[in-house]
Amino acid sequence: MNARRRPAASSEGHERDRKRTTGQILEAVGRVLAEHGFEGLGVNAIAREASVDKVLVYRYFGGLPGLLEAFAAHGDHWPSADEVAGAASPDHIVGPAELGEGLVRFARALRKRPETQAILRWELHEHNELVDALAAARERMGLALLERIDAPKGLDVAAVTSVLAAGLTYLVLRAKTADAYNGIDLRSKAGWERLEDAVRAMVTAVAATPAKRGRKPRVPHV
Amino acid sequence: MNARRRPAASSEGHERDRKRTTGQILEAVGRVLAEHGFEGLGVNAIAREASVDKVLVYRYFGGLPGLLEAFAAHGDHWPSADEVAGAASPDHIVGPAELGEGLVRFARALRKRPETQAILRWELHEHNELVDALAAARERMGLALLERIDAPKGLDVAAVTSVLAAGLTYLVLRAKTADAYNGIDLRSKAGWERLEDAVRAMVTAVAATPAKRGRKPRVPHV
DNA sequence: TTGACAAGTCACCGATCGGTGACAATATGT
DNA sequence: ACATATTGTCACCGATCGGTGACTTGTCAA
Repeated sequence: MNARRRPAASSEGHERDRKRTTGQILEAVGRVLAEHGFEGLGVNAIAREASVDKVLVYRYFGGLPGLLEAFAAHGDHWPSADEVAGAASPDHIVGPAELGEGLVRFARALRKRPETQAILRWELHEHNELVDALAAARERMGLALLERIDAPKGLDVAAVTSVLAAGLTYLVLRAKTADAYNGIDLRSKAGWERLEDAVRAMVTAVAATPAKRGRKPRVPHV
Repeated sequence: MNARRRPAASSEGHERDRKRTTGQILEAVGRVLAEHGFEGLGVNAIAREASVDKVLVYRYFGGLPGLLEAFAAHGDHWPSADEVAGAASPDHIVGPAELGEGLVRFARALRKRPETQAILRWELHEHNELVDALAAARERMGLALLERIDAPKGLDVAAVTSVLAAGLTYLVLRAKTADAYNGIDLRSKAGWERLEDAVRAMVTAVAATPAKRGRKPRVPHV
């Protein structure tokens, strides 16, 4: 047991300002998430990124779960309803064309949010309260948007929208680690325009085609 | 520096059989991957799962990368071309109906392969030689299947197929950690039948609809 | 002025990770 | 029978992780 002093150095930028420090920590969470994903999301890494001692994370947020809870409650982690709805007024019932554009806007918004992408990847791996809360909020928003869609009867709009939104989500996530998918360039504007056109084509085609009602799968289940 | 003996115990099941041991290790990789994902994929965990000393991993495979390479070369980690092509003969050019059924078969095959799902999740996070090799093999197979599709001209089959396959992939991966997506039950047979019907409907509709050629996006890029 | 409390710094703990060197026990060829 | 290489076991290393206790210093009210 020997020396243990020298906290020192108030000459450097480290002022004592709790608000500022907590803000730095919260921002650091987003940065670590975007750069290293959830696997790198530890107290040490966050504190290092925030240029702050890790003990402050425990003092101010009570630990990593509390910090992430605050992070979730704090930020803008999902394309807003307005962002995907576009110019359509909140009460307007939209048709197939607007649905296609909404999906396109959704994909574009998602492509701009690396933090949100990290959260989505996280959701594919783990099952904890934080991730579930974020997913539940999203689920509610998706359902609210779905109700505004004017569906040709006999068409399962929820299923169609889900497959397309899921596809766009997957391709956005995949673009980080892959150049192409099925020969489509995920890094170029041209590649994304092909995908967007495909989505538009499918939405308008399926809305225009008289629904052949057949609920039974054509291939027997195993 | 003191005692260090007692390797002992040849009375237990531990026979000295290299083939058997390497086989145990390779199987353990798949089990760890399926149960704990790639994050839990370490030498310690694999050796523990295989009931084998970890030093054997270094001796027989030269370390974790070598082991994973052997694992990739060894197993059946992807739905085979025949499995997604179904009854269609290898040289047969398929139309829209068979394309829809192929996608459905693809989703069903993927749902049965937790190891493959773990690899796909892994691909969304990391970028290393092993994962790239697996992805490249898949990409080649996907392109080969794509070439067998008879496309109405003006329709971007690759883009349509990509969005749908990506959507099914995402929903399969999501089913592990979520109960529902946009209100669709990802754990029930009924939910998946809805999704399969949606895919079939989109494929047939988009193939039947006269293609309106418009390559420019309807919403200006930002 | 002074004393209490919050803000910030540092050292250390136990657990686990990937990786290695030293050892014992068996099988095999001569 | 004996030497040798292979199979398997164990102890240990350094690094990093989450987490905590002990410390100093600034701030502000009494």
